[in-house]
Amino acid sequence: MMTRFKRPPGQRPATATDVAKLAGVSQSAVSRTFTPGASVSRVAREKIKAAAAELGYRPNAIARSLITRRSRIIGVVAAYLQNHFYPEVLERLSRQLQEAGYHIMLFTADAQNAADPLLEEIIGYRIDGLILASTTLSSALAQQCKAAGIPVILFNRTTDTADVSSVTGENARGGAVIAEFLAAGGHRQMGFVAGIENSSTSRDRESGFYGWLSRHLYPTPMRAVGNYTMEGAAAAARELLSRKDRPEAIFCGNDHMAIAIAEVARHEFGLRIPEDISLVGFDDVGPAAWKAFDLTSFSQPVGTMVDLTMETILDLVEKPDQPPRHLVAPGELVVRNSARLPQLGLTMHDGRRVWRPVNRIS
Amino acid sequence: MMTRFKRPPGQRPATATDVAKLAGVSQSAVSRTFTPGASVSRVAREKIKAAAAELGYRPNAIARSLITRRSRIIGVVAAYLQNHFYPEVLERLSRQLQEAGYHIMLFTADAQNAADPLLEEIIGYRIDGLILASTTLSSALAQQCKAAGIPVILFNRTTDTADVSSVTGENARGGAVIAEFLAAGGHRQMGFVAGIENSSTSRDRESGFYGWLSRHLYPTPMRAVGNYTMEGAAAAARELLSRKDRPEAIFCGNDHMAIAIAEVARHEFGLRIPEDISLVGFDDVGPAAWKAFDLTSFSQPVGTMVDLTMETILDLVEKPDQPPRHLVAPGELVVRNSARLPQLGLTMHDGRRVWRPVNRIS
DNA sequence: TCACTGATTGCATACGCATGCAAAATGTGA
DNA sequence: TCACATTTTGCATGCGTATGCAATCAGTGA
Repeated sequence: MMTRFKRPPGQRPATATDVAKLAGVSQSAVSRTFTPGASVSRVAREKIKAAAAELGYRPNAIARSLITRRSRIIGVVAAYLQNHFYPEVLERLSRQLQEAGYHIMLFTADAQNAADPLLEEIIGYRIDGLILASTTLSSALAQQCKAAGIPVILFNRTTDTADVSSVTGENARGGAVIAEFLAAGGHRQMGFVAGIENSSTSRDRESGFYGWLSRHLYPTPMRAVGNYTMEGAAAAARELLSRKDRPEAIFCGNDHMAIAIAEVARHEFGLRIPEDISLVGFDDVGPAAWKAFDLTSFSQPVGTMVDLTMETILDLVEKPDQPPRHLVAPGELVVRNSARLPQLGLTMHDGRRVWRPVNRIS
Repeated sequence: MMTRFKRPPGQRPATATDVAKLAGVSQSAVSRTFTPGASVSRVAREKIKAAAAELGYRPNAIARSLITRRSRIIGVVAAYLQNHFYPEVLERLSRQLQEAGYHIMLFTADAQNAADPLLEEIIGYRIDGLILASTTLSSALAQQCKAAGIPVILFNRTTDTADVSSVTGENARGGAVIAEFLAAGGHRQMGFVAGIENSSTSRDRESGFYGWLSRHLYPTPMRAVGNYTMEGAAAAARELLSRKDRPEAIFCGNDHMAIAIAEVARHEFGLRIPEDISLVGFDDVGPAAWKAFDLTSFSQPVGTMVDLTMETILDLVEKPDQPPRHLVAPGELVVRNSARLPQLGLTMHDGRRVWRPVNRIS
């Protein structure tokens, strides 16, 4: 049998027991001192705090969460941080989670890396919740978490089965508004650069776009796939722009690709934007506002999306057995100068020029 | 005294004991099955794996790390993800840490938010190591971690006291090379936009730049502070460019600021780059290569820096009592077209056009 | 002063797993 | 076949903390 010795001077961080010994109290008293709302007398608390300070004691969150069954860790899965949308999301999520007393276990997934097996590990940490902000993860994973009793929320994506909560932008409506905007700008032959083809965002944006165009008897857009990467988008742009009947306007599946497409259009094809070709993006990320691009883009309100996500996930952590929510954060078409302007429908909103369909009663 | 009941059917995740009961073995056997290299017979292992699968069992990493005293979590502190440098770093770090079997606890610090108190919490998780990639954190924190026995490494910054390991780029040399490059391009009156003034990167870049210029009897550069933000840099640019004797060339403390400065120069002052003004950045982040900016920039090799960081931190985790290392990843001046080209010294290297001082024996 | 109430405190235990040790099972050679 | 070496197994314990319970303490009013 092993006997408990006085802790050797060096190495190991002080424990509650060490502090208790030094302060001449029980370990429970120490624990209560560091548990808000627990019952400790003022004098004891002072003594203990002093002893803790002397030993550099910090409660061991690992041990704590073993008992409380709360790790206060939220898993966040992000992918492809090159796309500025995600750093913006990550930064906001991080700040708000920190403010709410949670910590982030970050997990980045890239397209090639099979993400699921690694993610299983993170589940081993008994995280309190999981935010999936990656388009490339299997839906199976979300199910698995649900089965493991871990609250999950999909950020900027959905699954076919609607039983996992999600927060998205107005992908389908955005696509439709963009179609209408380009049409109002006088374009007939459109182009579309898809993102990752089996991602819900890309599919929804595409179907909104195509839907409006086909309902209004516009020619079917020319289509290429950019996979949400710059390289992919550049290739897609080359494909579309080198055609003799190249499109007059291109709806780029997101701003990240729009930038690459603008680069190719300008510097490889010598096209002026918007005189020779109109470009519209999606997300309204920071760089879209740079004068170098001045991108017209349907916004995804990162702030709102993150707020909704936080609210939902924290609620789910408290009360796990809830029906899934499917929240949609409203966006709008932020009009800059990468696409020809329509005559009607431009208004100012929150200091930004936006466009709203005019032929509807609103 | 509380008795151990059969676990209620719902809710709680299965434990090793549950699996053991189902498989008809001891809890230790289950533990060994999930511990690589432990002694379990093939038949037992099979039975246990089957039972585990049936119950959806995953070892509880929290409980495990309580015993092993290894959390397999590395804390990463990043700040200001707007600057593309950090997402690139984060993505690489994340991938490599994942491959090495570690998990990332992410912590983002913004300038205004006092980071230290929150970071203390993350120390409570008994993380195995900490990577500080934020310029705005107190040096005290690094010391504190060292005291707590947590290996720390500073990424892209150093402290005055050299007792904490660090990985940086060639800040001082880069500044000097940029000075020499601009001089070779025929410029005399330079400008400098500083980053965060008390950050080591900004200070080192500045002193390298100023040092070379003063040694070679060039006029003292005009100086403004951009705080490493776009807004700050835009304001700094306005300050410098609206002077009657505005500088012929500006060394922008990093690419992130250089982009903002280019925007202001072009769209607010109608200047052509590099005909009317030369701009040089630092970091060589992705957007620097975009044709819209085509930025000449001294590179910080993210890949190498991350490799060195990984190597160091993992080593430190294994053997904590080591003298601190101060690693410097070599960069080079990647020449594009945002600054006037010198006559001599341009060479190709790894498919990039670079510039090296010519008047030295190399 | 005493009985009684409420606030503090310590004891003992459990959280889920890893691991040293000894017992049991299996394998090996003669 | 048996004695011995080797592997496999279970037992018991501890990691550092939270918490129910009972015991103790301080505080109140008469």
